[in-house]
Amino acid sequence: MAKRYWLVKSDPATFGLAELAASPERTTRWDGVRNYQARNHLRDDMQPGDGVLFYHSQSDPPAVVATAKVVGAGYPDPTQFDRKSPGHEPRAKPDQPVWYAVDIQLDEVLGRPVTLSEMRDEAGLRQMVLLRKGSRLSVQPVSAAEWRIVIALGSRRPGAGKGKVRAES
DNA sequence: GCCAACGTTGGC
DNA sequence: GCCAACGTTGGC
Repeated sequence: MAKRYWLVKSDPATFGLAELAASPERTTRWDGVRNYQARNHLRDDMQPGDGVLFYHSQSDPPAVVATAKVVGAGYPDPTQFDRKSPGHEPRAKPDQPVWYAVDIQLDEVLGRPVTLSEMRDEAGLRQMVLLRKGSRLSVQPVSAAEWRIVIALGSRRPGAGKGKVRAES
């Protein structure tokens, strides 16, 4: 299957880029997701090697701050079986899990954060799930074209111009 | 099956 | 802190 791209939201007050970077092997289990649409992506769609935009929500400013990669297929989220976890799921049985997780590994910290408002200004990102009104999906697909644009914006030096990425002399 | 009420997300 | 939008729950 072709490589796919994703965006995951994280609240840096809980677990952000700093925590991801400090994780063993810069890898963490992306668990605690309790939304069926996001669950389906975790369980059915995300594959090792897929690219992940790591987004800080509820932050000032909200922004994509890094890339990561999926390092394994989805598997049952163990926190659903833990009675003491806020993610505990009474309906789940070990052989009938409800929620899923994937492991992701930090790839590269962007040269600079790509902010939400900046993405809104980019014509090529107009269809991005993140930018849709009322979008709350915490694990969402990103097209290859959207990925390229965000990466290009994030690798540019600050103040290198507005609008389209262009060659410099 | 409908829909009001509720809890949560997340930008501002 | 506010509030719009969303997803889920539960009464009927």
